[in-house]
Amino acid sequence: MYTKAEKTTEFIIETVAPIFNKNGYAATSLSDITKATGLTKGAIYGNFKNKEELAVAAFTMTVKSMLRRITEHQSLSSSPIQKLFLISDFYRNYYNFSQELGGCPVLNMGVDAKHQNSALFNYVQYTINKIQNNLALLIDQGKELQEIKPNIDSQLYAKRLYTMIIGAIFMTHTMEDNSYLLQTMDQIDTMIQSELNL
Amino acid sequence: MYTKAEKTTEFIIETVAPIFNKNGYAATSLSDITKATGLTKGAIYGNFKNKEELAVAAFTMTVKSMLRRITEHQSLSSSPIQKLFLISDFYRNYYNFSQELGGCPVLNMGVDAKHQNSALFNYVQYTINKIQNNLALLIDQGKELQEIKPNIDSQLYAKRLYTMIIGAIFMTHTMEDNSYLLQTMDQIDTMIQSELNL
DNA sequence: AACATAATATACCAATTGGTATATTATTCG
DNA sequence: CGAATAATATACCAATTGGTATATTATGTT
Repeated sequence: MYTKAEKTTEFIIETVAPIFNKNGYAATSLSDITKATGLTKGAIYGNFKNKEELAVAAFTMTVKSMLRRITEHQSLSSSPIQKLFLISDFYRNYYNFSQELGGCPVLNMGVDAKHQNSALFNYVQYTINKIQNNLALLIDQGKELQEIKPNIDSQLYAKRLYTMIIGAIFMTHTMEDNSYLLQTMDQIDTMIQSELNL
Repeated sequence: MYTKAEKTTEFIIETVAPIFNKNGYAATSLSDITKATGLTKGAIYGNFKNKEELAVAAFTMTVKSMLRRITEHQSLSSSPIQKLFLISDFYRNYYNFSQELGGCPVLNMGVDAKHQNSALFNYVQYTINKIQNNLALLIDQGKELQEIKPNIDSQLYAKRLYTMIIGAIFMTHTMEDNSYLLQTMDQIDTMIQSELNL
């Protein structure tokens, strides 16, 4: 079982995460936090050292829950190239999913933390590398299983794919138009089919 | 000639624009503004109604100077398809250029203003539409001059191109790695060559 | 049930926030 | 040059900021 405090800590993080994600670090005040949680500053500062530590915890949680969902979705197939298609499939539903999180954490914190908070910004970079390495790994595994053309540069191709994905995420959220994500995923599927597929 | 006040107004906008662009609306305080300009609040509020009006003026200026540079660069050729190549060429140097502006205004304000300031956010959407329409127009003109395949959906293709461009801008700024922009522009050139070019 | 401790609330802090009314200084033009 | 006005500085405002010390309440253990 969890102690009272552990549950409170979790509750604070989950309540506050979409607020930080939406508004950014600086624009989220402690009164926003106390108002949303219904707790007082005493409770917040009893569970977190300061605002920054809470923001990092909230962002970490959001990213983890996002990565978990991608990983889950990939596990629907064991074939590397099919996993790539499942990733594009995942992002087809990303507008709805990320709205629940308060937006895409990678995009929002990448822009917001750049000149505000180096701890958060470093974690964004780390997360992007993780996502890209996962993509590159799938391509390499596809090559080994002779599903994917052997001459493909997996790191370069992974960068290319994630660049398109994050561009589509920005456009869909900013233009409030899901078609950017859908069309980009169509484009990515075509690329996988014609450029990667053996 | 310009009056003293007009020059001061311009001076404030130009000094403050990269600060708003870097930090976002909420994280830029009036003391940041007075410190950077060396002026007092009296001078600032003599030239602008409030912080929001100044932020909008600053963002507008930054966007206009960016759009002017793209337009200038396009004028190096009169051929629509060559203008498309010149656009990708422009974005090859965009990391340096946008760093002078304090980052890409479309990207930064698109993320920052979304939940903070609807005036700014609407202007971001308007700007993106403008850029996209320009791209679509070039494609249409290319079709008329029989430089570009007639069956291309110009609006869809313009969306596709700008999605990739803004994705590359985000990645280059966030990963602090210019290769994202360079590789995406290579990819775009290849697309123009193989998918658009007649 | 009583006690020790953990968790939360209260009340406060100095500093800063955006903004304004008024005083002072520059500028422009007759 | 001098007066009218435009532009900037000063001094202030209430509200809010992140944070803390202490008081109070809840929880778990014997």
